[in-house]
Amino acid sequence: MLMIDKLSSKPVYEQIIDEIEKNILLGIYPPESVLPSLRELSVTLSINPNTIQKSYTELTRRGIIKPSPGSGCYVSPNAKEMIRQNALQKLELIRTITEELQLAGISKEEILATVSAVYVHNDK
Amino acid sequence: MLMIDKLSSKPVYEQIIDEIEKNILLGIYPPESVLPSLRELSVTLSINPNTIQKSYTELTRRGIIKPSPGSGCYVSPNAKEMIRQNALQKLELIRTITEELQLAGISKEEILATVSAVYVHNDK
DNA sequence: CAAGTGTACTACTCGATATAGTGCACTTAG
DNA sequence: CTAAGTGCACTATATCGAGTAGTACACTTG
Repeated sequence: MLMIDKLSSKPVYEQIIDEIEKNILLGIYPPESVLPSLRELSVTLSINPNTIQKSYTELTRRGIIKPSPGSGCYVSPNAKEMIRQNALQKLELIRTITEELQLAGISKEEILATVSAVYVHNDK
Repeated sequence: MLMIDKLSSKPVYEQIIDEIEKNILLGIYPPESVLPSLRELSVTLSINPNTIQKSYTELTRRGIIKPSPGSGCYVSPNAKEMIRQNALQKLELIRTITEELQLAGISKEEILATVSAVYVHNDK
């Protein structure tokens, strides 16, 4: 089940993308399996079909899912690898923020500790 | 001189904040010194006075500058420390992105390397 | 007093987000 | 073959934040 927070500042269509990617990575949506249809998700999430379609279009552009008009949308065989490729672009964001933090006088150790803490926390 | 890119996706008022903080940290705007007036910056940067005011209001909220109606805006004595305090909140953003990267299968080492590279690069 | 300062206020444009509704071509199950 | 379901395209509308534009007021300074 996808968790969507309509009150969040994060656009709904981005939340849907994140949730679907999450389910793919967790194996809930295995490769080659069929995703919920646009209209089905629209009903269960009480979200306009066009918003769902925007999410699916973006997931298609990223090579994570493959739509088959008349049949449904299917998880790409190499979906997990494509998700990883797209995530790597976020490293650029990390780099930008790090530059700002450095300029503001934040030590490298403080940032490294923050990053490490995330992995330590979820490694148990 | 403040560098503003009106074509950037980053809001102009945020760019102004960043540039002023940068100049304060670099000592170009020393503590207790007076900043360019709203109208002066408006003319030199060809930006609406309200946009400049929005930046100054935010800088005031952060305790980085102190406005003196009728006189001008002055750099706070402890401006650098206030900038550092506000920057620390960006660590939370680092943490959020790190969690997403972890979920996408990005190794901790890749992120740590990205962060370290920024500091190495500017240490020369 | 006059000029310059920060501040407050309203009105407008613009793009992104999201909703709403309709229609079309396709695939699939009966 | 038929009907249902599918992805997809299209237009229209509403909302919100960012930014622009202009005016006015109270204050400080020379």
